[in-house]
Amino acid sequence: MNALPSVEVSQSPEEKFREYLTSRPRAQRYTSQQRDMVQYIFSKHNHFDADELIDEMKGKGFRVSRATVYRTLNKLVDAGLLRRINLGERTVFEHDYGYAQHDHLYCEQCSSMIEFQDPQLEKLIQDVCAQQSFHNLGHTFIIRGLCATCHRARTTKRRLDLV
Amino acid sequence: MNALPSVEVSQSPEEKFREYLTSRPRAQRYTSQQRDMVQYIFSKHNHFDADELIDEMKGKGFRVSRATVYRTLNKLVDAGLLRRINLGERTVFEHDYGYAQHDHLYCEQCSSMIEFQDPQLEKLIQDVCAQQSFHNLGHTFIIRGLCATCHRARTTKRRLDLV
DNA sequence: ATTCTTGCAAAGCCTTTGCAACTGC
DNA sequence: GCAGTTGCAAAGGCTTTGCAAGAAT
Repeated sequence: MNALPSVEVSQSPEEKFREYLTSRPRAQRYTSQQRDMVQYIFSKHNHFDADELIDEMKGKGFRVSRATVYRTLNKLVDAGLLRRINLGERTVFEHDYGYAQHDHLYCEQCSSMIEFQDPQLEKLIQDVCAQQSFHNLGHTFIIRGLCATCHRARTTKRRLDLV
Repeated sequence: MNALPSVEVSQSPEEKFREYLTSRPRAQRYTSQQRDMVQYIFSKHNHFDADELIDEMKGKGFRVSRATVYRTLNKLVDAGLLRRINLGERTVFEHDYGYAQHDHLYCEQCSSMIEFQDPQLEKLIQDVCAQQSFHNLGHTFIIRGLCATCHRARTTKRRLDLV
C-alpha cells in the first residue's frame, strides 16, 4: 500500500480511547476485550470489516464475541479512532486517529483500496459549500474502477479472447 | 430544489427501459407493474428509497408488491435509468437517464439532498487516476453537513439556549 | 404454449439488543 | 458493591429468493 504521512499524535490509540471512555458523562469501562481489539486493530494499517476482524482475531487466539466487536467498533468510531467507510456492498473501517485525512480509489475487481490526498478537493468542497450556504461536516469520496493490476489483466485477457 | 440542466434524450424512460428489456440475451417482459413504476418514478424528480416509493404508490392506488419493487428497481439501475445512492443509513434512488451528471450535499438534519455540478471535480478525478494508473469507472461523492435552513435553526437555538 | 413475472412468505445478511452472568473501578 | 460490559441467542431492518399462480409474447 502506498504510504500516506502519519500525523504526530501525543497519545497512543489505547490512551486516547481510555480518555474518551472516562470523559463521558457516565464513565465507561476499559475492558480486556476492548484493549485486545484496540491493540490488534492498530498493530497494522489496513481496511477491514467486522467479519474479517473477528476471523483474524479468533485465528490469533483472542476471545471476542460478535456482539462485543460491533459494540466496540461503534465506540472506536465515536471516539475518533476509526473511520467507517460505506462501500455499498460492505462497510469497512480504517484508522482515523494518527492518520492523515485522505480519500480512496476502490478497485471493484480485487477490493483493494488505494489512499490518496489531493489539496484540490478541500478547496472544491469549500467552494461548493460557500455557494450553497451549506455547513460542511464531512464527506464521502470514493473513486471506483480498476486498479492498475486488474485493469492490465482484464485488457490482456480481452486481447487473448479475440485470438 | 435547485434545477440542474436536463440532458436531451431521444427516448422516453419507458421506451429506454423496453429497449433494455428486449435487448437482453434472453428477452425480458414489460409488465404493467413495471410500467406503473417507471411512469410514477419519472413523473417527478426527487430522491426516494424503496419504502417511500411503495408507500407513495400504494397511496395513489397502485398495486405493487415489495418484492416486485425491489426487483424492478434493480432492473432500472441496471438499465441506466436510475442511480443508486448509498447514504449509509439508507439507500436512495434518483434519475440517471436524461439527467446531468452531478453530486450531492446531504443534510444530516432534514435529509434533503442538494445537487451540484463542479467542473473541478472531473479534473481532480482524472488527475488522481492518472497518477495512480487507475481505471476510473465511476465515483461516489457526498458532502455531509447541514443545509442553510437547518444550520440557521441550530445556531439560533443555541443562542436562545444560552439566555 | 412457453417462459418470464408476480406476490407471498420465508430466508439471508448484517447489525443491534434483552438479559443473566460477570468484571472494572 | 454498583454500574457498565460480555456473550448468547433472539430480534430488527432491509433485501433477496423459492415457489405456485398469473401474465406477456
